[in-house]
Amino acid sequence: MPRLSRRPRFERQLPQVRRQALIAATIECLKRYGHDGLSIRTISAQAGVSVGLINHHFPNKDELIAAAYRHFNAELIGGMQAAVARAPDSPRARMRAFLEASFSAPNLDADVLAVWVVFWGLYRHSRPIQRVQRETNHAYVQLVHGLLAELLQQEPAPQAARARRGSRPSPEDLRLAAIGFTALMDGLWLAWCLEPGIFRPAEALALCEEWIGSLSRRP
Amino acid sequence: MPRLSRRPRFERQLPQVRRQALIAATIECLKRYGHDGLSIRTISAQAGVSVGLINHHFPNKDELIAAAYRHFNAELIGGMQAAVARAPDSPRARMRAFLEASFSAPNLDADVLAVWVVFWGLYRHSRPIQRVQRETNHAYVQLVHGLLAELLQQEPAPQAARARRGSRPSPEDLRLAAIGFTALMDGLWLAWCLEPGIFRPAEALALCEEWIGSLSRRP
DNA sequence: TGTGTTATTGTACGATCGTTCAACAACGTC
DNA sequence: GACGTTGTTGAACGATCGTACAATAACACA
Repeated sequence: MPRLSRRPRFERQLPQVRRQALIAATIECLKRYGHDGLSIRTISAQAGVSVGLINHHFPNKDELIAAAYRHFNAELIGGMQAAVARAPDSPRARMRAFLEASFSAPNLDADVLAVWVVFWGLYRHSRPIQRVQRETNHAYVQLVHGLLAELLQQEPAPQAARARRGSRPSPEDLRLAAIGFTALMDGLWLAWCLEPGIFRPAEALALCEEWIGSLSRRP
Repeated sequence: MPRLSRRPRFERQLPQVRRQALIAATIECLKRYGHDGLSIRTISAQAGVSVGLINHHFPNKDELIAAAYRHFNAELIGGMQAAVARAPDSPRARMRAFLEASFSAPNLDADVLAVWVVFWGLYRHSRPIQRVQRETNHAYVQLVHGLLAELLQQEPAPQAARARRGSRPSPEDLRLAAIGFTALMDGLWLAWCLEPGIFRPAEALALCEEWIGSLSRRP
């Protein structure tokens, strides 16, 4: 029996294209329904495909979720690196660009936090998620550490502090500074996403810069 | 047909006792299996009771989870309040007791983080969880804010800073200080739970106290 | 010792889960 | 226009989910 309609019932896509669409649908479902959104039927409905297609492009559900986690991580880190690359070529400007990117859209978003939180909840019991985390986290740590290092080593510090001791912080100081700085940033980001009304993004940015400044003022 | 064994097949418990046992089993399952541990059968097995008992003591699964969340919150806040109450009666000692409680067992624990993360993941889509959060969070915020306020208002600040301006920070300064302080603390706690090898709890404590100290040194 | 209350059991039900797989059909190639 | 490749469909499977409910039995009390 011949088909009456001209319209094909579905469109074939290159595997690479379809995989990206499924990953995007997964993240969208996470934003909308949280952990409960991570079902094959919910995701395939969101992507507008049949239930069977996911297992054609991914070996199983866990690998799809891990791929979504990788994409999510890559987007974040890529955006940060791009923001820093666009900034004027001074340590201070680069750090400011990084902070501005951290405390503005698309990163500063309750939806984004909701997605992160579900991924974190899976981390302990999903090998694929652990693998992705191990592979992607390094670039972010490197970026933050580098920004902080160049800022603390090159910035013209207040004369008093500069005169009091050597101009370069010890590696030990730098390590603790990086730990405290990332903690403050992550904490502020988290707090804003949980309750956006409490403070303005600009205030978070100011707190971070002030903290960096206080590193040079230490007794 | 008479029973042959003397041992009763089960022990009746007061509803209040059984409810507590079910709540404890829920948290234990969360620690062991993450979000997947939140199934009626897993929890009832952990508690050593039949599947039907949960719905005798709780109207449904969501309410059991919310009760577990309430218990988890109350334990944390209660422990903090007790630690502060045990401390010598000086703002500095009270703050130190609070920080020591924050950065030691039982709070500083990857298991504890794993439980928190699952609860956070449920927050957006579970009314009962939202209700508990609204009811319990206030006490914690009050505690932190109070500790910081008495410390910044009463502590004998370095003479230089004290001489430069009035001794009491403005309410606006206090507000931002509390935001930054809790963010730093939460961020450090999070970072340690994720990768305990990176720094020692004492270093986190020192970073927090140093940050507080820097509040008095601001230009 | 008998009786009433109710905490507890365990089966059953319908829904939904992840995955499999045979059949179908879109589309590049000849 | 016929053919081959393969992206895609959708029914089916067994497992597990949360909940309901009638039957059971533990224990307090008369």
